Amino acid sequence: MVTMSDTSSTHVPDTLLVIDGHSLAFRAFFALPVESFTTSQGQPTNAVYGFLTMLSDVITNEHPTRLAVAFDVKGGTFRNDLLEEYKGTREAAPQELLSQLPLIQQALQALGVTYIEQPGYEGDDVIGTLASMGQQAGDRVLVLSGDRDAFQLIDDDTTVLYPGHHFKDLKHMTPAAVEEKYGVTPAQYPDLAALRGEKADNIPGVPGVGDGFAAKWIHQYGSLQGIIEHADQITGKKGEALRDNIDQVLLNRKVNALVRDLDLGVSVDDLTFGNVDHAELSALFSALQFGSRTRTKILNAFSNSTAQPGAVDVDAIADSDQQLQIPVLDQVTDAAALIAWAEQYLPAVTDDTQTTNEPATGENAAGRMDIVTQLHQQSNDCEEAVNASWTLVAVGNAKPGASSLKTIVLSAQGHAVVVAMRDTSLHDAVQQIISTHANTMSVHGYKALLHMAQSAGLNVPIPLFDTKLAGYLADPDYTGHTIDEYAEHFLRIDVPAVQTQAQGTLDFDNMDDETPTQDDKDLGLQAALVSAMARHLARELQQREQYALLRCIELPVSVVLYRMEQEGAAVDRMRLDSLLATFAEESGRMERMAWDAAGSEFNLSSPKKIGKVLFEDMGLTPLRKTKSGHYTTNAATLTTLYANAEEGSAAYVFLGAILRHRGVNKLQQIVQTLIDAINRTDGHIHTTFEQTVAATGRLSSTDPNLQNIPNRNAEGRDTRSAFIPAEGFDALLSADYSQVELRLMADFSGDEALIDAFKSGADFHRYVASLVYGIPVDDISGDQRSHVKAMSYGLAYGLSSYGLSQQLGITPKEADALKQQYFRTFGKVHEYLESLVATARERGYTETMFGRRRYFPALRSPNRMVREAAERAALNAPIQGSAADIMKMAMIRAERALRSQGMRSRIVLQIHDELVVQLAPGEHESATALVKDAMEHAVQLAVPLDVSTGIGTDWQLAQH
DNA sequence: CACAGAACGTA
DNA sequence: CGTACGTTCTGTGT
Repeated sequence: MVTMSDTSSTHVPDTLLVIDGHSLAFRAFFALPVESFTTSQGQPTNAVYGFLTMLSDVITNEHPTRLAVAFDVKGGTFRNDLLEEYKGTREAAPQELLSQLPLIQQALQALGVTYIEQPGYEGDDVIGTLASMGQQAGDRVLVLSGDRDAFQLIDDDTTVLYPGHHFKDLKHMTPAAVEEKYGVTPAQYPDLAALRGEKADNIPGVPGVGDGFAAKWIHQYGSLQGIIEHADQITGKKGEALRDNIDQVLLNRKVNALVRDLDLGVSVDDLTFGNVDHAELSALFSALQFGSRTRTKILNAFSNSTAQPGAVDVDAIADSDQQLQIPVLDQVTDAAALIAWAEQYLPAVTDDTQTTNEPATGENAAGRMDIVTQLHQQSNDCEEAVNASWTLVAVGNAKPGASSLKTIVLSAQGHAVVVAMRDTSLHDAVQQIISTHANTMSVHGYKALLHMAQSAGLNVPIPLFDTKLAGYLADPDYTGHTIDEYAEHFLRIDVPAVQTQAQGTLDFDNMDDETPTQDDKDLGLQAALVSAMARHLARELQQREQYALLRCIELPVSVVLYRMEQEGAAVDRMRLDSLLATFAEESGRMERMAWDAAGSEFNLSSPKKIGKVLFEDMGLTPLRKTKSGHYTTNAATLTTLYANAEEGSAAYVFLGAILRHRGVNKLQQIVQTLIDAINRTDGHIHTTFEQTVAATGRLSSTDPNLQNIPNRNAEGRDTRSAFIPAEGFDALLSADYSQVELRLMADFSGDEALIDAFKSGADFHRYVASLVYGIPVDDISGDQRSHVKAMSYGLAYGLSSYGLSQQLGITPKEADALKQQYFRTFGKVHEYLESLVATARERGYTETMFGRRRYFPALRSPNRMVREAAERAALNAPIQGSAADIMKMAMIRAERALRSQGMRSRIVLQIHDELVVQLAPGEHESATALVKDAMEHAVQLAVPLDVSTGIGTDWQLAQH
């Protein structure tokens, strides 16, 4: 390690590295393909990546002790005043590059690097000044720049690092190198450049004069001044051209002279670096979706080159982030051999590597701080434990109710075994290994593994680590589908390339045996990828204090979800059939009615054709268009048209029929989907709850989606009557949180008025309305209540006055007045919501009450629409996300309570703020009390968490 | 056969 | 011109 020099007595000369920020970013941007460097949110990162890795390379190779980066400032420089067309042909930097400059500056800030912008001057002038400062201080000076004007700075102690044809190849431009290439000294270089011109900067030189002739003249006459004095002696076309362009050349010379004596307000002693803000840097790297190698490379460069007081030694971190290790495939033919293999390679079983998965247990309500503290305490040593973990990969079908297990791979310490599960002779050995070693096991997608294992009769306890869940916590906006995709995203590796490379190495270690199949090799690689991701993500989670979120929330809730999916939801087939018949009949009637009115038979499901009939055939005036330019024919538009149509007219009948058809057809389709999803074996519907899809932390439901069963009107709600308790159960319980998100806002903001509103126990919206309008509760009209209610619910979405006015059918002015009055009444709520966005903009991410993060790079977008959309999402994320965290905690608590009390009642469905539980006979009251308590006391807030419950023989009847 | 867009269901 | 999802359908392009 190089120690920082003591400024009072320098023995070893310092090395000052000066960087031309814009030119380096520019070169990086055009050198690296933007397609390969873009985050999932669409933020290009190629320039950031190129810049930082180049900087790291230079630091590693050159060991500078001082460092500064110069940037151009927006707006003209003094050169524009001199030369109007200066840089005129240089294309305006593309947006994809411009958007990266702030990111580069953020990274430099986090890395503790000084960067300088000087209004009115170019980065070049700052560089010239810095170089002079370094020279005067006796430093060795390195200038990293893609601009040849920098060559004039070169002397015996000053070298320009200039990117060659390949961005990565830096040429060391010393006095000798300049003379060799151009035939002039560095001091003469500006004269040469003035004669030749600079095409990239749109600076014309003398036509027909290139480096060669320019150098020849400089030699002959000593300098540009000498050439001009003897211009009439130069013969031929070139001499003539020179005489015609003397003014231009002199101007060029004036422009390409670097200013070297700016007042930058810093001294070279200030240009230390390496005081890395690891939290900031880590957040930024995550936002940029940089992989482990990149991070390690950059961190290493900065940690090894300096020894700043307080700088963190990142060697340990870097070491733990090992490179991908391709395992050797071992052949195991019998159970004894498999057990022996496990004993040899799997980590020894210990009691203390496994942290508990009990989030805030206890009879009395645990305070939120207690839980958070507890969560964080459990983060200790996760990295170490995961580094010593082994990996299990399963291949098969994870569809609930139709699962199967084909193959499993066990891998540890550079070895792997592939076990085909078709052969059942190894089952017991596999079970034994999993049972004893689960607490040191890493997997990718525990819930899916549970489904597959279940089909083979295997029991898999909660593993130490899950890379799918961890990846979701690290970057919830990323949605990959395969292990390969996850690895490419999080490790920034090229899996096909690794695969090719692995072909030769992935072999059975015993050469006497048969060679491994391609499948075996692929599986060995899969295990290696999971293992590498586990190490990488464990470090990531530990740094962000999110490890407990994985262990205490996501992993335990995986088990609950697995059981819900495995059990499925029982349905009344007859009821579904009858609903389908009713909806189909009505749908058909409406279709004929619409066709009659239109005078032609066409596909009513085609908005295009509806638009044609309405706005072309019938001559109605379109109210609005979709963004792709088609007629809007959605329900809101058609309803307005319907209201304005003449009663009894063809258009009126047509619109009425279409609207009715749309509604009933949708219901028919939903019922049909449900019928198709009924499992042949048990008659239940097995949805899959996606645990890593919704960016806020919510679950989603697919195949089929049971979280969007109609509920808004009576007709749709009938669909819910088809959901019934399974055999052996005699009722369903529906338990839902009332106004969780609003209650969270009350707690987070600390707004006394809103807190009191919840504590009052009165009709909440009526109570709030009385505060907003300043009139007694009893005098609140229905309109007033519903307006305030809409406002309250719109809060967490960043609702605009316009949106509110649309929803309530009032003028935007009235809506705005309501909004103003609302925020006057609940001032702290307003402040809180604004602070959410402000903090997100500052830190780059939002956080839920349990530390679940979501990154919002778009908050810095120059595009207003994009930026404002990000602001609304950033406002909503911590609120929706905290509600999701709470529900997950509640599910874990409820499931555990039911089991520990020996009850048979079980959770069947989760619909964001509602749990549906099937109740066993005799457990109605007791199970309801347990579930309600688990939900109400999942966390302690400043306001009570209110849960309303209802019991019935079907889902519709259970609703209250 | 894959994809985007429109529409609409939920919290 | 309000957040977060999933599914179905059409129409278009391969």
